[in-house]
Amino acid sequence: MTQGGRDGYVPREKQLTDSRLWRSRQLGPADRDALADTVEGIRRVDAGFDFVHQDAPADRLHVVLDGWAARSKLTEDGQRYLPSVMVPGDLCDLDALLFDRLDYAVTALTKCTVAVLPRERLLALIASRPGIAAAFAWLGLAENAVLTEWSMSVGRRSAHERMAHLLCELMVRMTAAGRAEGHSFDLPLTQNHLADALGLTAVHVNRTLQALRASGLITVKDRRARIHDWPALSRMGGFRPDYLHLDAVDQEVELPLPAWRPDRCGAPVLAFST
Amino acid sequence: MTQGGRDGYVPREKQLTDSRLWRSRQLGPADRDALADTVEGIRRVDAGFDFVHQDAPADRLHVVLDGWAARSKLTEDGQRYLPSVMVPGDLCDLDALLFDRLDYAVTALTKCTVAVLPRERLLALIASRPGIAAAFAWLGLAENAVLTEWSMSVGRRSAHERMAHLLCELMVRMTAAGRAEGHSFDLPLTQNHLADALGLTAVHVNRTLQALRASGLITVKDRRARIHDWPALSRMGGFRPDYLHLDAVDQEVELPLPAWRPDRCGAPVLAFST
DNA sequence: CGCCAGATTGACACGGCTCAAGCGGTGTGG
DNA sequence: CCACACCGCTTGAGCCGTGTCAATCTGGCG
Repeated sequence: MTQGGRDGYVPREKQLTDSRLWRSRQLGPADRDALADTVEGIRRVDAGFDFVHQDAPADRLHVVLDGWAARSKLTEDGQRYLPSVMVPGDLCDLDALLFDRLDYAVTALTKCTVAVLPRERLLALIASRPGIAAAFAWLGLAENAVLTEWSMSVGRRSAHERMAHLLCELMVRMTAAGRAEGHSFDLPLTQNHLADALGLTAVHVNRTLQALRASGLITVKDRRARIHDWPALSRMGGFRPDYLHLDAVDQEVELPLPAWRPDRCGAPVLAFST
Repeated sequence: MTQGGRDGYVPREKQLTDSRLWRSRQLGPADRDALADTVEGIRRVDAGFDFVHQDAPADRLHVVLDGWAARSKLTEDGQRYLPSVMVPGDLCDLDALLFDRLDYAVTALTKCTVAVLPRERLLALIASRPGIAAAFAWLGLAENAVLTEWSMSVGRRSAHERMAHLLCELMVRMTAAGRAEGHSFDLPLTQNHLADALGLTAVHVNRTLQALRASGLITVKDRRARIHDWPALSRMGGFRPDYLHLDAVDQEVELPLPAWRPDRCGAPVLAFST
């Protein structure tokens, strides 16, 4: 998955406008201008190819402008695992800001358009503009929260719950990215991708999706996910959107989710005492 | 687990000296002085009690000076999960720097001594001292990497592999913290804790440990872990220390691990190509 | 002495994995 | 235009790693 594949390096444009970074509350207009100027170029990558390589020297960050990508790691015995999935607008490899090599690759799950930002210029911006520093810090910490929730899913939830949780998360993130229509969104992941993200088998993903459809919660068909019963789905997945920390996002888009507010999100808050 | 428990608030001292934060390469002497002055107080917490509460307003950070702690979350149906374990010297709740409430609690696994750092003072330091800002940024990204590896463990490795991996990680971190003697270290976690950290059952943890002992890899007895065959253990767990990013730590202590360098760490490096 | 938390063991159930076959769409080369 | 290959999806049968439940054992401590 690493070489081959059209990987055109289009001359510089500025199209960060739809990215999560761009929408950060912490940024002022001047910050946004500065960021836009940082874009070194735009790459187009075919589905299935890595545009960031594991263990290779890293000196630039990547923002998915269009398409889906994922971080990807291999276990010693060759199983693939996707510790995080990037939807359009997401920053792929924040760690490249400080680390010289990454311990994951970033794979294009679909044909992708990717903005490339040179590390040095970003570091300079961070040093000189508190707003930009704050935005990156926020993104980093939010990412930690998402990873934590992800790992709890994998560690403690059943296949059905995990799938429900992931679909809820993607629904909310796609909505926040302005890429959802009502209760449905484009889901270009194959069942293999889902399996690698959830720590399951493709076969089992298939059966799980069928079960969720059979209970009338969702349908996934023709690369499109539709959520028919959000309250039930979020309850099943134990999903509460807090950990996504979307409150740092300028939200022109109204979130059309019926159970958006925590107190309506299903799971009763457990008393946490002896 | 939340109230009760001795929770003494000792008057201010300065004992960050052994913390990972303190050892960060990015800090100069003046930075360290400034950090030491930030300590608001020292708390002593009994084993089993939370010293950081989930969903409560957060306005201070905590460093475990002595003892072990862990972040802890509950699923809707009441299962406990420990997304990360803190050994002496570790920072517990970096997110409190920016987020007003945390989506996890921090539980003392043993009797703990904890330094408390007020968020506002830290933010001021970060704004005025690039070294301190860099140290925190590094810690945040390193945490990111650890969470990622943790979640891959839980998602893709068998119980034996997971256990092996965790023991390797703890061995290295304890060594880096100057708290290991040769190939053994204090491991005050109960089998229940291990289960909650690994996404397993206490019963299964027990059998797994026995199996590892039977193959001569380790012994865990009287709260002490001894690693008898590091190469085999790290190979079994697919452990490579890179993701811990300990290179940012001033390492007076020589790491006594035989297989410290990546190329001797067991797992053959997979050719990462098509 | 009695209590309790943690560790241990056994018997059994079950969720998710493995292996294997078949199906439908789609791109490609003859 | 067909043949073929390939990929993703689907389905079935059987197995195995972990979970569940429950009992017992151990050591520390009031």
